[in-house]
Amino acid sequence: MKQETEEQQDFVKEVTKMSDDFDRWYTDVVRKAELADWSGVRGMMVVRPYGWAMWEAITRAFDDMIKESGHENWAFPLLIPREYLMKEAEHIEGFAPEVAWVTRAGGSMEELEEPLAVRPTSETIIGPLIKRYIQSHRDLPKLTNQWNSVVRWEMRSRLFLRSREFWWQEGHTFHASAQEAMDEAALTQDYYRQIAEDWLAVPVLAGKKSPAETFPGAVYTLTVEGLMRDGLALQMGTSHYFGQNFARAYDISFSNRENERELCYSTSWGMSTRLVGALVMAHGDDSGLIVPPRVAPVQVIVVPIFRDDQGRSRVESFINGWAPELKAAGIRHRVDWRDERPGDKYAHWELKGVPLRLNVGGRDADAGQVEMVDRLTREKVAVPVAGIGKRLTAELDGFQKKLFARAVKFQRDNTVELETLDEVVAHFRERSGFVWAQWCGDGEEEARIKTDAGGVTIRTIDEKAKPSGRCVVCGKPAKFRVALAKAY
RNA sequence: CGGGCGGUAGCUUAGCUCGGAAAAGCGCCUGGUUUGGGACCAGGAGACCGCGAGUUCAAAUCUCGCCCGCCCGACCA
Repeated sequence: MKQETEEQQDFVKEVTKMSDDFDRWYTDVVRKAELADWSGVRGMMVVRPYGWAMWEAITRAFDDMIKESGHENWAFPLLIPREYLMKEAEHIEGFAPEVAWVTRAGGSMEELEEPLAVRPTSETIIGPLIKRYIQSHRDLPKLTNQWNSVVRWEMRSRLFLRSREFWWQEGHTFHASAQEAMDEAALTQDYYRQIAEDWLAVPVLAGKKSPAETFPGAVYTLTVEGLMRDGLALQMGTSHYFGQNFARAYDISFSNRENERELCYSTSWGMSTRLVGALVMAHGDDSGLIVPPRVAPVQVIVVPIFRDDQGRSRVESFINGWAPELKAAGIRHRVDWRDERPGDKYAHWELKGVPLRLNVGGRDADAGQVEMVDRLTREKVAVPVAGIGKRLTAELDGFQKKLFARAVKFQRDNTVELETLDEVVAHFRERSGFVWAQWCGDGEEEARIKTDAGGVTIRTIDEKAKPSGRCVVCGKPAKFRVALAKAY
């Protein structure tokens, strides 16, 4: 590992080494790989095309999933009247500290009679609006989603991970029965698992949040939790089951088959641009990004190598001979004709994490092949151009699998099972990662873990496990098996 | 939001203590030689020194206020 690190530093010089300072490494990579920047307005970021393209790949995948199961995209207002926001007591109590308010408007900046909240999430505006469209059980379920940005007045910011504005989707659904709403929460949780594992190649723990970590106003919250290369956990998507809490607050009701008035059961669920940060932190190395092929803006970069105009046109016509095959195979590729030396281009695209690079020079043209270099291993292999579209499709698929397998191994290597609080505290003094432990379910014991182990929280409850052991803190019979970690 | 540190060219920084013509490396532009892992030569452009006030004959430098960023903490369910 150490040796590998030292070899790699010969390749990309722009970024702080991960082992030296993970946080600085992260910021360097995000900025040097042109994913995002700060804007000059505190906590507000500029997402640049290379970063946004990854988010777009995620949004396309997720949008397809939810459309497939009958969800529809809506657009609801950015600004929420105070009166609406205040209705669900727990919800507003939870969000109050991070709400930004519009209190003045117009050329003379006149004070508004009723302040408007900039949405931190849209339950409180969708509730009172959606009820218009729900009268009968025949109008249910109402499966809505919106793609937008929200504002939360965070005190401490990090690019992608915690900014005052971020982009996300928020799904809000309304159902005629509790079971159906609970199924919806479970379904979307599994969508998030798929996005994390199948698209971003980040294995996750899927489970339920503890009461203390549950979304304000929810009956329960489901989560998927990934592990970053610094050993900290990151929430990569959440689904909330509200029961009738919001329906009660906003009087969202319908006539059932017996012509009785009944309150809806509702859910909400979201994932955000934070996932771009997750991808950086889950896969990157000392040379920069490693982007999973399925979300990579550029999957294959072609670097032509030549000496003079003659050599250039020879290589160019060689590339033109097979590049259409890549296009036909649906491979996102680019030929780097910039007037730079090949070495610069290698470093440039490695920093940007492009999965596969094809070095193509006169020798390759003669041999009817290209030199393929893998971003993960830097292995070079000769690939014949005959059937190159099919071959690269398979290589990209293999790359995606290798990346996932590597992340699975990392997660496994950084997960342990412990039995006592002393062990947990000692463990987190030395290292990080996930710790499975048993818990009695008491909030006091949970708080004890957090203080004693320095910010360690219950990331998720394993709902399938039936614990037979004792609580890691108090020694009473355990009710839950939980995953502990420090988290972003 | 508290405590500490910082902001000088696109990037990284020197200069600030002790006020007196704004510097360097990288990057960028032009021309040439080069090109299979980060080339070299020559020339050139680029900075209201974060913003605003104050002190002074004179402010990147001293003082005050504000903005932005980094680290630590609180908070973030």
